[in-house]
This record gives sequence, structure tokens and C-alpha cells, in this order.
Amino acid sequence: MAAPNGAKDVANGAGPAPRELTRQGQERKQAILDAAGALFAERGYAETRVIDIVRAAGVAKGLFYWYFENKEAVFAELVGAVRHQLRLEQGRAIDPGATALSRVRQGVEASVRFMGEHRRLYSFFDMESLDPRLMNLLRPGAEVHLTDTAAHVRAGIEAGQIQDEDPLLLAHGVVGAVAWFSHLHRTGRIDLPVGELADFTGRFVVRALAADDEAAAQAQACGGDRGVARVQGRSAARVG
Amino acid sequence: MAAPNGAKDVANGAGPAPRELTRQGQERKQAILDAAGALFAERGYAETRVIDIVRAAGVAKGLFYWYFENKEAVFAELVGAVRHQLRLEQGRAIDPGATALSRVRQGVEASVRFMGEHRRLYSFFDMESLDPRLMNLLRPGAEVHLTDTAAHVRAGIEAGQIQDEDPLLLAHGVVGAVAWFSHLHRTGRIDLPVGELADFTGRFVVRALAADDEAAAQAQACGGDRGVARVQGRSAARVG
DNA sequence: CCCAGTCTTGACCGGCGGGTCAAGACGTGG
DNA sequence: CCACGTCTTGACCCGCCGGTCAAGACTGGG
Repeated sequence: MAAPNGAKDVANGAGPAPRELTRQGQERKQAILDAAGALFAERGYAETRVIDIVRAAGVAKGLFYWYFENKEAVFAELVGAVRHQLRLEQGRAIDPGATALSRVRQGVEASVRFMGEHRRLYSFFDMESLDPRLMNLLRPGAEVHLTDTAAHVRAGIEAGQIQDEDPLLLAHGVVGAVAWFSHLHRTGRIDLPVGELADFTGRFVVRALAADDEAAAQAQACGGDRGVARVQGRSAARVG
Repeated sequence: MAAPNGAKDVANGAGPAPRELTRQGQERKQAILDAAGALFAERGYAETRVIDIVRAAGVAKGLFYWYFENKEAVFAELVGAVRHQLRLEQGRAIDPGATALSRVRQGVEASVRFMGEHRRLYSFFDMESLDPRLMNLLRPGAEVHLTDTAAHVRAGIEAGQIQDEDPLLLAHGVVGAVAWFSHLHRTGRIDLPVGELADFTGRFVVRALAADDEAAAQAQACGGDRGVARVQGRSAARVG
């Protein structure tokens, strides 16, 4: 996951962080980060004790506070790294030449797939967490996805492919669908291969947005992310 | 809210509950319930201390445990009551004579409206809460809504009004949309009169489900809940 | 008036868990 | 070998908060 650089971007402020780390130091820090990620994913932030993290990482409790300001800081760093990865993935999946509605679909499919494949890493900011204390940490990142989506939606409306509704509302619907279905998948309430769920979510969103049957059909038909040909029927889509 | 009966239904088990309550007793209990509801709504379950609840109700801490097993029990009782009300509202809103797709729309609109109007009461099982401890309490209730919806969807598929996809997945999409938009509204990210949000959500869901433009148009056109004439055009919507 | 059951109080308990700290170990350069 | 910065340890501290309890107050029936 996060390269040391990526980590440094996130973990600034008035913490013990600005220190220079030796090779060993970086490894230790990463071990703690990994352990925290696994535990947060498994039982959630509130249910994870610092003592659990350090035990899992095989170090003493004090060391945790050598590398991190506090529990929240680890969470923030983890979130930053994962969010960054997700955006990369989306960027890779979206074909700038495609129509707006198709671009939305590509982004949606990539997101669902990403979340499904990295469920452990992703789950701790599930549904942008309802914990009041964490919401503030998550909010800005979520905002970015929203405005990205809204931009595509706006373009789609101008092109007549998308319903003439408030673009922000529609964008909310899109990111909501992604979050919701991913959540259900992660919590085992939907038992489907990621690929199929991603495809379904793509179709769902396209229909919700499309100005009419034709626009929908057109967006469904043209290729999914990374140019993999995907037939409009359900089924048989497998990707990595 | 909850009639004493409704309350009794929920609060059984091996608690201090089976006791017979005097008139005064019922009032006290209700006061605690009200205070708890307000506080849960305002800051969430985890952030609400028992001490805060009793202070708000103007009673001593011990009294809380005279009427309730523990903190969770209050939550459960509150949730049961609200959920019950929501179902009543849905039942009132849905016209059994309407087409399946219209019925879904009516249910969706009624739900969004209900949640918007009772935001305080409702918010504490926001997004069916991600807190692992509470999920188990919420799960069964949520399941009911899901299967209700799925039944309508199934009917709609058979009637050719709804896409031939997995009914359960579609139902998930429907309740997800309701939960998501309500959540955004409640947390102030969508600043719209409830009625407009309800209408929007209805349109969104109908489009996502509809088999084709015609089915969608037909479901959008026919009256909303309680026969209130509602024009299909959208009104000036702005989002916070 | 007394008794018994209902109700009410607030001091107290216990443990949990985030965060601190003084004491080193280790490694590197002088 | 020393000095110094980095790293590591685990015992300890302390506030918080859910839950308990012994001691009453209030009320209605006999």
C-alpha cells in the first residue's frame, strides 16, 4: 500500500511525525499501519483498541505513540492512502473519449470492483462512517468524488444523455449506489462475484441517470473499463 | 409515540421490564425514552452517555436502570416504535390498486417524507447504523422493508414494468436510495424541502427500475401518496 | 397509622482504554 | 570508548462511563 511518500503527505501536523525515519523505523511504522488496517477492517474503528494494534504488530504500546500522534492519526493516514489508490483506479478506468454517461458507468464499475477487491482495506471508511468524530476526517475526501461525478453528470445533461435534474442530486445518487452496494457486498448481504456486482451497479446507475432508453442502451453497450469488451447482457464478466 | 403496549412488545427478556407500572411510572419511563431519543438523534448512540439522558429527563441515574435493562434496551425500544410508525405510513401511502412500479414509488416517497419529517426520531438508526453492536438489533427490521420491496419488484418484473434483473438486488437499490438521500438530507448536505426530495427520490428509483421509458412515464404520472396531485415536472432544486 | 410495594436518589465501584514516561538498548560517528 | 540521536519497552496514570446498591420517599390499601 502507501509508499512512504504518500504517507508523509497525509501525516503532517503537530505530531511526532516530522521526524526523520531510519529504514528500520519505516518498517516498524508500516507494520503498525498494516496491523491497524487489518483490525479496523475486521471490527471497525471504535472496536479496535490501541493495545490490539500493537499486539498484532508485535511491538510495545509506547512505540505506537512514537510514530503516531494518536489513534485517529493512523486512521487518517490509512484513509488517505486508500482514497488515493481508488482515485488512481478510477482514472485508469475512465476513457476520456467516451460519452459522459459511459464515463460515469466506467467510474462506478471501477469503484465497485476496487472496493470489492480491497474490501479489508476499504471497509473502515464504510459508508463514509457515521461516527461523528470520523466524519470530519472523511468528508473532504468524499467531497472530491462527488464533484468529480457531478462534473460528468453535468456534461451528460448538456449532451442530452442524462436527465435534466439537479446534477448534484444525481451525483449523490451515483456515489450512494456505489457505497451502498459495496457495503452490502462487504458485509455479506450480497453474495456475488465482484465483477457481476460491478456490472449490475453500472447498469443500475446508467438507467437511473439516462435521459431515455436510447441513451441508456448506448452507454450500456460501449466497452467497460480498460477497453475490455463487455456484452450488454448480464453475466460472464470477469476481470482480474 | 409508542403506546405502552408497543413498548411492552419490544422490551421483554430478563430485564426489570415485566414489572407493572403505575401511571407515574409510565410517565417517567416515557420521559426517559423521550430524552434518550432526542440525544441519540442529536449526537448518536455511542456519543450519548446514560448520565446525559437522565440529566435531560431530570431524574437520577439509578432510575434509568429501574425502567430499562441497559442502554441498548432503550435504543431497541425506540427503534421498534419508529419502525412501526414508518410501516404504518407506508401502508397508508401505498395504493394496492396501482401498478407495481407505482407502488414502489409511493412507498419510496412516503418513506423519504416520513424520515424527513421525523428526522430527530429517525436519525439514530441512520443507514442502519454501522456500529457492530447495534447492527444486530437493526438487521431484522431492515430485512422486513427489503422483502416488502422485493415483493413489489417481483410483481413489477412479471408485469413487464420493471427490468428483468435480480429482484433482491433491485430492492436493495431502492431501500439504499431512500436511506442514502434521507441521510444526506438529515445531515444537511441536501437542503431541500422534504416534499421535493421525496419526489426526486421517487423519480430516481422509478427510472432505475423501469423496464423502458413508457413504463417509467406511466409510473411517474399517476398520483403520489394520498392522492395529492403532483405534476411530473421538477421544481427549482438547489442543493447545499 | 402501618405496611408493602412502587419509585427515586446519588454515592460508589470497577475496569477499560487512551495516552505518558522514565528507563534503557541499539547503532553510528567521532 | 564515549556521546548522542533513534528506537523500544512496559508499567503506570487517570478520566470516563456503564452499571450497582443501600437507603430512603411516596402512595394506596387495610
